[in-house]
Amino acid sequence: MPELPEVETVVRGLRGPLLERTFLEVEVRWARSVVTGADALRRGLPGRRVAAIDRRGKYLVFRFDDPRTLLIHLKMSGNLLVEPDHAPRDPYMHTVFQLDNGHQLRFRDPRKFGRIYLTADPATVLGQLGPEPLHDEFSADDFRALCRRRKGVLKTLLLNQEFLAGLGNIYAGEACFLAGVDPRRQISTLDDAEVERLYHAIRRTLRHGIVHRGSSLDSVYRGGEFQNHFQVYGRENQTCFTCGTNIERVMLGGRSTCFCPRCQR
DNA sequence: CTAAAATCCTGGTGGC
DNA sequence: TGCCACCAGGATTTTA
Repeated sequence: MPELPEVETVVRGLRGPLLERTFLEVEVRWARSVVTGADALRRGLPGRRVAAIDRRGKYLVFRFDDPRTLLIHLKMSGNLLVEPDHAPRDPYMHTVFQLDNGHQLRFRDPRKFGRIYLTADPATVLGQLGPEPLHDEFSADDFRALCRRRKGVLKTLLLNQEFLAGLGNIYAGEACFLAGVDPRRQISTLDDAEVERLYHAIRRTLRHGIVHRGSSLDSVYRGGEFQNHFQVYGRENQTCFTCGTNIERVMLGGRSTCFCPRCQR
């Protein structure tokens, strides 16, 4: 589930049930998911009251009245649910955070790729991330400057979180379509007009995703409906909604990438 | 240095 | 129906 719009949707959904709540004990059933140590999490989290929940790239950021910060990355299959203590649990809820109101924050993650950090220095985890594409201060000029000092294949670069934070395979592909740019292009070959189209396409695609509460794909994430608006993702051999040409699929940086060979040049 | 491949995991799907 | 290879929203590490 987790690209920027899905993570943003999760964050917004958690604020109501979690703000002002205090964490009690933590049950860790898959220790490797806690990068900063399961024991340290079990010792350090109880008593922390949630003061703010934010997003940075694809990370959820929980702030307390305390220097320590809880970071969660959902990776491929993670989701966060707030449910009553007695609500049935399935086998994929690998970490359960007890709250002070008879509810639990449950980290459900069938593929076990998700990662949890409790650290007083979140910059060690978040510090390498590129700019937030939706920030007001992130301008077209900033994006052009970013592009001009990089090289490589466009789509691969868009997936690099140190370049720009938050895009994943779906939204990177959709943004290339909206910009009318071939994802296989070397970034150095894009002229200024193309870079500007891409800037607006990225922001529009992400905002569009958020408005629709993200994409529901397999059984992992439910709630959003942006999957009904995909122009190219997962549409190999179907016709382009714009021109009727067959959508093609290629592998770029090991990720499958769909595009319209006529609309994207 | 850079790019590709392997790795971490499990579940679902499509082909035979 | 049953088995198996392959693929999947991510990102880091290893290899070439």
